[in-house]
This record gives sequence, structure tokens and C-alpha cells, in this order.
Amino acid sequence: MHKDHKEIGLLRDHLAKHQLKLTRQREQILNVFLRMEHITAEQMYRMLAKKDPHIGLATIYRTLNLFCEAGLAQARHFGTQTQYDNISHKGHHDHLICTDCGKIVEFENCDIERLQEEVARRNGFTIKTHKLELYGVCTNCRH
Amino acid sequence: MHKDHKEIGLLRDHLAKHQLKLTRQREQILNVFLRMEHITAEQMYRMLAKKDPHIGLATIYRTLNLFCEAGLAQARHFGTQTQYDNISHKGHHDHLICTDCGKIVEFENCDIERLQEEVARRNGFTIKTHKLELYGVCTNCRH
DNA sequence: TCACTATTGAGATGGTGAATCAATTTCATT
DNA sequence: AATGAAATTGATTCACCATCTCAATAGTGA
Repeated sequence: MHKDHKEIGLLRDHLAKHQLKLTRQREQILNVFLRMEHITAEQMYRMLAKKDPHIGLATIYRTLNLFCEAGLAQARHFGTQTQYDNISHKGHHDHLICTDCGKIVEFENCDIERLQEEVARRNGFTIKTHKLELYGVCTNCRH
Repeated sequence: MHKDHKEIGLLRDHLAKHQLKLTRQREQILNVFLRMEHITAEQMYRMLAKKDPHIGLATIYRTLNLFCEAGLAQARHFGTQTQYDNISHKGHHDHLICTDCGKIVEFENCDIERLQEEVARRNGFTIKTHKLELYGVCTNCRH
């Protein structure tokens, strides 16, 4: 029993439930995906480029979207590209972003998280992940 | 003194500070922008299409990005397009998003806002805006 | 007004992600 | 193991959004 192969079970469940099939490509893409916190289709493509039978870019996209449907991944539009976040890795760091110099500070705040859960519960939601970005001006840029 | 022309001052400040110019196009685009809560470049283009001297799509994109730099707007990738949110209109509604059906619920929570200010202060930041999105599953989709 | 510089607009370009479809692979059933 | 229906793959094409290019134009400080 491997410690990091809980997710393949989740994937198998989803595949079985939707009459989909477990292919070599899906396994290979999952193996790479599980080791990353987040990845783009392009990055994944490059990482798998040296595999013996090539994996096409279209398959990468399809499979990452499949992971989203199976609840393993979550798509996030970042700049022009789509980041596929690994849900199991969610040591979610939130961000403070300086709109002047672009400096980014990561933070984590349990109180905020608790309040988020509360808001979600009041609205009947079960939170899987979140994104919190604070935009402002840092000390240096305030002159 | 017009009540809705505070933003043109902000824009002028930004332009002056960066040696940029106030053009007819920028004024027209601002006028439309100020009346919308959020808008895409494509929408803006269509709304200005009947103006006497045409405004090119490239200019729309450039100007909306300028507004972001000036702190009047905030870009948000939604689906395949980019939404430009009018910051002055946002009685900052944050979002609860169902990853299954796409349902979006807006909410506001003063306690969270207060904690955000605190985090920012501890890091030497002065917050201008923020973006908070909670992703999860809504009641209907949980079966 | 002048001169300098930023801006504009039409079109070309780039880049992401999805659609197509013939060939291939999976897997439940023999 | 073999079969065959159904899903998957991958090379390519396609659609779309946003940015870049560059000659012509317009704003601004003197």
C-alpha cells in the first residue's frame, strides 16, 4: 500500500461511475500531476515529452479537465494560461500583492479561513479550496 | 462638481505621473466604463461602435489595461474572456462558486475584511482592493 | 505655434485550449 | 485467451482572445 496512491482510487471510482477507461496515458499524467502542487498543460506536456510513446497535447488537456471533474484538480486562470491545482496539496497560501512594484507576500490566516467556512455553511456550500488576494501598496512603494 | 467624476481625477493623476496623455478615446472609454459594474473589451467595443471616429479594439484593450494600472479597474479572467471590474462599483462582493454547476453566490463579510486589513498592516501594506473566491459544492450538487 | 513624444488603428501575430476523425486501445463478456 | 462494442488517442485544424507592429495622428509643455 503506497502512501501517495490514494488519488488513483478516486480516479478509478470516477472512471467506473462514468463508463470511462483507465489508460496508460491517464496513469502517466496522474503520476506527474500528483507530484506537483500545480501545473499547466504545457508544462505537463514538456515533462512527458521524453516518454517512449509520445503523449499528445490534446490528451493532456482532456485528462487535466478529467481530473477536475473527478475532483482531483481545480482549474485556475492565471494570466493567459490555466493552472491545474492539485487539491491534495492544498497548503493554500494566500497572497498580498503590491500593485506598484509587483512584490508578492504569502500569508495564511486561520481566523479568515474559519470565517470562510462559516460563510460557506450559511450558503449551503462545502468548500474545497479558495483564493484570496489582497491588492495594495507595500512599505517601499508608499515613499 | 459632478458626483460621478471623481475617477477622472484619479486617471489624470496617473497619466501625469507617468507622462501619459489624456486622449479623446481614453475619455470616452472611461465614460462608458464608469457606468458599468464590469465589462469585457468586446462589449466595450460594441458599445462604442457607433461613435463618429471609430475606436479600435486594440485601443480598448490598451485603455482597459491602463485603467488597471491606474487602480480604477481590476482584471478578472472569467471563462475564456477577461472581465474588467469597476473598482468604485464594488461594494466588494466576494464570491462563492460551485465547481459542479458553476453557480455563483455573492457575499460580503465585514469580519473577514477586518482581518484582511490586519494581515496587510502586519506586512506593511495598504490595501486598495481584494479578491476572495471560495470554491466548493452547493446544496443541489451534493445530492 | 512648434517640436517632441505618446497614442491610435488596421492588420498581422501569438498562444491557449477545444474540435475533428481515423486508427488504436480498453475491458466486459464470452 | 479471444471478441467486439465503445472509449481514447493524437496529429491536425480551428476558434478565439489579446497583444504586437508601425506609419499616421494627436496631445502637451515650452
